[in-house]
Amino acid sequence: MPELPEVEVVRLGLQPAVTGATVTAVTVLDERSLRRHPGPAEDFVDRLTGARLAAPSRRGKYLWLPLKTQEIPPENGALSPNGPKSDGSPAFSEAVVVHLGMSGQVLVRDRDTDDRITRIRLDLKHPVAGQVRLNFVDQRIFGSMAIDELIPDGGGRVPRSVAHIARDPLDPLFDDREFFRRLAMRRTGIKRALLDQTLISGIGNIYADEALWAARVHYDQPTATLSRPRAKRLLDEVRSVLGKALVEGGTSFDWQYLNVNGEAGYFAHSLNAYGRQGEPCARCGRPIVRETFMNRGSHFCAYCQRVR
DNA sequence: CCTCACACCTGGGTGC
DNA sequence: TGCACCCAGGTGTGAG
Repeated sequence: MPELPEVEVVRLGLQPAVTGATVTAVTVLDERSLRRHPGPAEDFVDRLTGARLAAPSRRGKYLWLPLKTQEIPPENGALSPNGPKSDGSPAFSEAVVVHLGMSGQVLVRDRDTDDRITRIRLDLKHPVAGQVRLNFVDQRIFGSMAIDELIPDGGGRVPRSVAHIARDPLDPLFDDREFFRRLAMRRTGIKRALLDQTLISGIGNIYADEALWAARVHYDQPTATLSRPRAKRLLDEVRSVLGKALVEGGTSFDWQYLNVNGEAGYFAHSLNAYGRQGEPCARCGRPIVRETFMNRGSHFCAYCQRVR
């Protein structure tokens, strides 16, 4: 379900509860949610239990919590508590990578609180928040948790499994010109390109349809024929729709997208195309059409959005 | 290298 | 009630 705004809402919600917390217990209720973890469930549990968590990061729809394995406290008068471990490996060289897939949620709960369809449970002890529980809930199990190595990337560090993901358009280091250049090189339709996370990340089916509607671009407009001004306009609309959705707390149609506190976002009220088939276009009044494209729905105004 | 179809999954809603 | 069928916000993989 979740696209960039929803994942960012989760990241913001996790921040106060996990930053500086120590993992006291890990319970894997369904090993399929560890599909992307390189190793058995016991390995995931062992490496995570006792680890200390740093502030959550995100790229596109991927979220990760850097972790530092619990050190054996040195003799009295410890030196550099935040320095490298005694074996010389840097602190926070690994992270728990979370991807919500189509239906994942991370719920921050009081200790002992359970949720339906919880696949993985992390019990934490936070210096301020006290005992908290993170329930990773995922109906369809397209999401996952995994421990992965952090590798250098553009001045920062990202999990190895996330390195192929492009920066998202809200990232200050997103390179507009490079995006336009690569877009023009493609031999495909614009919606396919917007959904390609190695070209631009964070956009999914809802926000692709919304941005295309706002920019009056047909979903199958060949990228190579999209003029630079239209491409710029489209990127502006992508940023606009993602930004507005983030402020509104994301798009919630049902219980499947909720923030870490179990609350819904409000952006569903602001949708102009997605899920509005048969309803009038907010610009021209003609009905919004739904077509199957890439095994999913594409919603657009057949009058305002034409290939040209 | 690029592009695209497909597999991977569960459960909620709808219509008969 | 039961049941078949359709729908769902994503991504890695491998064929061409």
